[in-house]
Amino acid sequence: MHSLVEENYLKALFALSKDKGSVSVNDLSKHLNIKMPTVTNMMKKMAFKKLVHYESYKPLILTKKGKKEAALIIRKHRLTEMYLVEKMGFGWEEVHNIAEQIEHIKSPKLFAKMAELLDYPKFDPHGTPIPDINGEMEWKAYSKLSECKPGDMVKMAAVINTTDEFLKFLNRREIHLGLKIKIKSVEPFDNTMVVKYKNHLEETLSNTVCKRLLVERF
Amino acid sequence: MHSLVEENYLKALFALSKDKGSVSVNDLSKHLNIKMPTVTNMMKKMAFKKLVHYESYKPLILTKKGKKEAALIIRKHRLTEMYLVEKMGFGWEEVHNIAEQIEHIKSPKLFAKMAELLDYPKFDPHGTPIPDINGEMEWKAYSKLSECKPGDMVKMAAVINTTDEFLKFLNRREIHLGLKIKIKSVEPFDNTMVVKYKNHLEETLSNTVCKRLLVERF
DNA sequence: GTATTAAGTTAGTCTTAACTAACAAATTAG
DNA sequence: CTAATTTGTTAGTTAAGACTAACTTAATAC
Repeated sequence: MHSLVEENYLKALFALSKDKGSVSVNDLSKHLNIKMPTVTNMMKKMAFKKLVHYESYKPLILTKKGKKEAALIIRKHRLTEMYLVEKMGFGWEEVHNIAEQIEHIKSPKLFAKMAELLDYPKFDPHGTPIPDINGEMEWKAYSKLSECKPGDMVKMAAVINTTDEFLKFLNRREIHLGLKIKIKSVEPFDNTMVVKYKNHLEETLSNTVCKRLLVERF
Repeated sequence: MHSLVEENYLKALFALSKDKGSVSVNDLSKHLNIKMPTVTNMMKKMAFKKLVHYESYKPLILTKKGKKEAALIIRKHRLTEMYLVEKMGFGWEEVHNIAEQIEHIKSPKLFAKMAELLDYPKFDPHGTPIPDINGEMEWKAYSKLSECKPGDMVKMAAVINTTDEFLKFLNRREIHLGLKIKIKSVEPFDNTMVVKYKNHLEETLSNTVCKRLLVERF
C-alpha cells in the first residue's frame, strides 16, 4: 500500500483539484508546506505508481486510481470524525486532528464497523458527503437548499443529520426525497426561505432546515 | 515527541525486560525483526534522549523516563483493544493489529475519552493491567487465583471483568477485596478450586471464576 | 586456559522524503 | 514582442532508519 506521506499528497491533490480538475505544483507545494522540488519528485514517483498524470510543466491531474484512493482516505477521515462526535461525545472542533491521524490506519474492518455503527451515512452532519467503500460519490451535483436562489427549481436529493426529530418535522410538511420544490423568496436578514411544492403553496423554512436539505438543481 | 519507530523500540524493551529488568541487543533484535547493528545505533540515539541506559557490550536497561513512556504506549494499546471489544463489538482476536496502529496516535483527549467511556478500567478482560495516565501500575505483584497452588494463602486484590452478574456472584459468596483465602485443593481435570475463607470452610470455584480473581500472595 | 562460538560494534551503503542553489520554461507586463 | 516575473525542474545534500560485511569483545566448551 502507500506510505502515509503519499496519502497526504493524494488528499491534497484531491481537495485542490475539486474545481479546476487539475492542480499546479505551486498550489500543492503551498498547501502541504513542502517545497516545490520535493513535490516535483514526489509527483514523478506517484506518476510511476499510476496515481497521477504527470508531464513536465503541465498541471497535475489525478488518475482514476488516484482519485479512488484519495476518496477512500477521505471516507476514513469523515467516518472517523462522525464516529468521534456521534459515538464518543467529542465536539466538532476537537475531531479534525484526531481524524487526520486515524485516516491512515490500515484496517478495512475498523472503518466498516464505524460505518455500520453510524448506519452507513452518506453525508456528515455538515452536509459534506462521505465516499462509499468504492470511493464513489455520485451526489457530486447536490447543493444545499440554503445555497439556492429565488426562482430556482430543485428536487430533494438527500437529508443531512437524519435525527428522528428532523424526519418528523419533514413528514409533517410532506417533504420527501424526489419532491420538486420552487424557491419563491429568501428573507435577506435571516435567510429564511419561502418555498412552494405540491399543494403547499407557501411554506416557510428556516435557514437551519435549509442547510440540512440537499437538492439537485434543474 | 518520539517517532513511531522509537515507540516500537520502547514497547519491545519494556515487554522484554519484564523479568530480568534488562534486555540483550540480540533479544531485542530478534523480537523486532531488525538486525543487530540497527538496534545498536538506535540504542545510542535513545540513550542520548535518556530513554535507555546504554553501555557497549552491556545489557540494555530502560531509564525511568523510558519506562514511563513505554507504559503510556501500552496504556493506549490496551485501552484501544478494550474499547474496540466492549464498545464496537469486535472480537478479541481482531483487535490486536488495529490497536498496534492506534497506540501511536498523538491525542491525549482520545485516550482520556476511551478511558472515561470504559469507566477507567485498571485491568483488561484478560486480567492484563492497564497503566494509568502517569504510566504507573503498582499492581505488579498480583496474580490470578487460577495460577495459585494448593496450600497458598492469598488476599483478594482486584476483579477482572466486573459485570453485574459476576459481582452478584461474588457477593452471594461473600468474596470481596481484602478477603484472605486459603487454597485447599485443585481438581486436576478442570482446574476447579476448593478454597476456604472466613466462615466458608469449603467453597468450590470454577476455573472461569478463578481466572477473573486477582490476588496478592503472602 | 586457550579455542571456538555467540553477541555486539564499526564502517559503509541504500531508500525515503525532506531541503537549497542554480537553471529553464512559461506567463505576464510594458 | 521582448523583459521581467513566476513557476517548475535538475542536481546535489541531509537525516532517519534500515541493511551487509568485517571486525571485536564476551561467553562457552573442551
